Amino acid sequence: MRQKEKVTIYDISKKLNISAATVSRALNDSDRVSLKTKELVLKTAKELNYQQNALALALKSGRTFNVGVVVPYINHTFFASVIRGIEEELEPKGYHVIICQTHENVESEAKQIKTLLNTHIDGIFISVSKTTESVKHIEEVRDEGVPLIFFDRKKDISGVSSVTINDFEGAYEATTHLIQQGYTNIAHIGGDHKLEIYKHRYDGYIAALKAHNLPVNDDLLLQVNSTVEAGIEAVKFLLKNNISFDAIFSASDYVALGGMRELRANGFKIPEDVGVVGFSNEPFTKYLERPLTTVGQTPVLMGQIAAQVFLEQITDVKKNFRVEKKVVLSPELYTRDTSIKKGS
Amino acid sequence: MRQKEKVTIYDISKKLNISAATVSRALNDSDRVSLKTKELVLKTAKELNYQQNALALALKSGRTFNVGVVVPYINHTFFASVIRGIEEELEPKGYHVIICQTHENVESEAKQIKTLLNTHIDGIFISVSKTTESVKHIEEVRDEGVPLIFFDRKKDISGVSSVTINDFEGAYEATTHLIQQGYTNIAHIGGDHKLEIYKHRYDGYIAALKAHNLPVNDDLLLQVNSTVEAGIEAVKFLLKNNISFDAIFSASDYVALGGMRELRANGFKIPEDVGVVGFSNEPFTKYLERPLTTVGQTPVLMGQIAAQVFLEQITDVKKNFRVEKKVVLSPELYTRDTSIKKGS
DNA sequence: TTGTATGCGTTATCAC
DNA sequence: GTGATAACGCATACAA
Repeated sequence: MRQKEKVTIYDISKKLNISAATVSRALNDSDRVSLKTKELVLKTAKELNYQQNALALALKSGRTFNVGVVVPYINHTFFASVIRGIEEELEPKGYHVIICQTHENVESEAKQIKTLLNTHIDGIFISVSKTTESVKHIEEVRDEGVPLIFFDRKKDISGVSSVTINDFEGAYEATTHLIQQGYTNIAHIGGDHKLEIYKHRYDGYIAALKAHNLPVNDDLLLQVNSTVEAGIEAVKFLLKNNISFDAIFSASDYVALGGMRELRANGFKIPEDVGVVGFSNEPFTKYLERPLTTVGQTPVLMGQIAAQVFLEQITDVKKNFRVEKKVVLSPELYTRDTSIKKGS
Repeated sequence: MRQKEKVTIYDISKKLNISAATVSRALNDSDRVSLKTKELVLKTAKELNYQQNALALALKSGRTFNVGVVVPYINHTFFASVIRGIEEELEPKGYHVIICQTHENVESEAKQIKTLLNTHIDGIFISVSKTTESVKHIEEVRDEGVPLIFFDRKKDISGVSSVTINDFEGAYEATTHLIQQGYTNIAHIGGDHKLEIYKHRYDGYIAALKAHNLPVNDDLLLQVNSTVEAGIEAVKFLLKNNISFDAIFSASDYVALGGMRELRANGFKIPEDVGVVGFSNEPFTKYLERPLTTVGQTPVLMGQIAAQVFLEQITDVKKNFRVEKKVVLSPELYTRDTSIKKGS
């Protein structure tokens, strides 16, 4: 039951009475080794069940074939799906994914990045936390020459690539859809504008209103956290203050869900009295008794593309130049029950 | 923008005109070094922004402070939450978590484990795939002396610890709850018995019926995959064959959801005509317009405990003995709307 | 208390 | 084509 002996290239070299260097060359398919010894080495390597020691290789080469992914929470479907996309793309290439969560906390984020750098990861994928304002800890990654890719929640740092979705477009489409369904008094319950994504969703909402000659009413603009409870509170607030509205475009599915609860509790019918559109296409949205219209972000695809950008980047680094690549994915509107005005 | 020079203990030793060995000792707080030089070393280490090279340490010590987690899918809430629990417990101790998903595929599982072992992880946490029958690849982990911990979906392998929930108890309680609500003709839509968890849930259901002197009707026993679609099909099957039932205990929330859809589509009222209980307490269950009664598995706690078992195990290994620890957590029944018979 | 030498497993740079 | 040797950065047995 004790540790099995690890077989090294020396074991092979001894058995074959050749040098370890030759074994190494044979294993790496160098052309400076005879076909005969190459075959011999490969054969005995298999016999002895030789496994290359990744650690020694990493120490020597500086590459670990590990990448780090830093997200606010790993058990949020969106982030878990992005990670899955990254993993699917990178695993066939021999990479491992190390995940870190920040709990929306900058200090934690900085610490995670530091230890990741110390572990000599080959690259970092990050979706910044809500509280991240200073980006010193992120710039350090770039300055150390470690490939860095933002996804979804990015910061503007020169020389860093990113993969995001077009939040403006998503919001614009969602709002336009509500307008086309006949809703004219649309509230927007968004998130903190410190995060670009929420700012862009807000902008898209405003642009859609203006494009359709609808007035912008400040009373209909709220910024809340992305939780069911916040959604309940937001609608309570609107109702309490007698602010009239016939639709809600929410920047979060959770908020939309909470909002719908509160609306129903107050006798409003959805979508007859109030239309509702969320954002993210969280899995639960389509399972609701009255499925929620929402904007999908193709998170798995986002992860896959982020991984591809990373792979391009490491070959670029070898060529000694750095490109800043900004990929913007198109969101997709899932039109479901909560926004279809009957008879329209 | 190029790679920053990494500072090593040699840089410190040169600057201080002492040997690298002394620096190493000072950094490791050895008592075989004078307080004066210790302070000096620590000071210059900070000045030079010295970072220990984890790779070299790993090569030397054999410990990487990385652990692997192998799950069927990382973007399933249950598994993501377990991972989060593991991560929360291990991160403060300096460990990193490497995640791998098998997509319910044994071959993939074997491959993932193999590469994990090759990366010299310090331990492996695993929830086996649905298709895992032979456990050779898992026994190899144990045989290599790498700490191994099963969680949720385990296999019986001697010398391996596990953290699971008491599925029998969860199913027993769920079924008993339905009986107490007045349902007497309870169908059980379960999963493949190759996975212990589904077998145990089945056993718990049967035991509850017998304990309350209710007959076991084979027509009411189905085994399906854990998807919404499978739930729809299952109920369709029951209805088509005129098999009467007044409640469903499902081993999966997804199946329960699909089942409810189909029931409503056929004019059945829930919970008046048919009571429904699911399993897992997936996040969406409580957001449904009519929240679903379900059995919660405390996944975060499961992860935390698995991590604790791991930590115990590595200290045990040092002491040169191995304990097999089986932790069984108690599930929790979340009684919600779908199983409360009106007026009872 | 400190320094020297060696090894962890590999690969790259020399020689031959 | 092949072999000897150094180096990656660290920790430790042994000397001093």
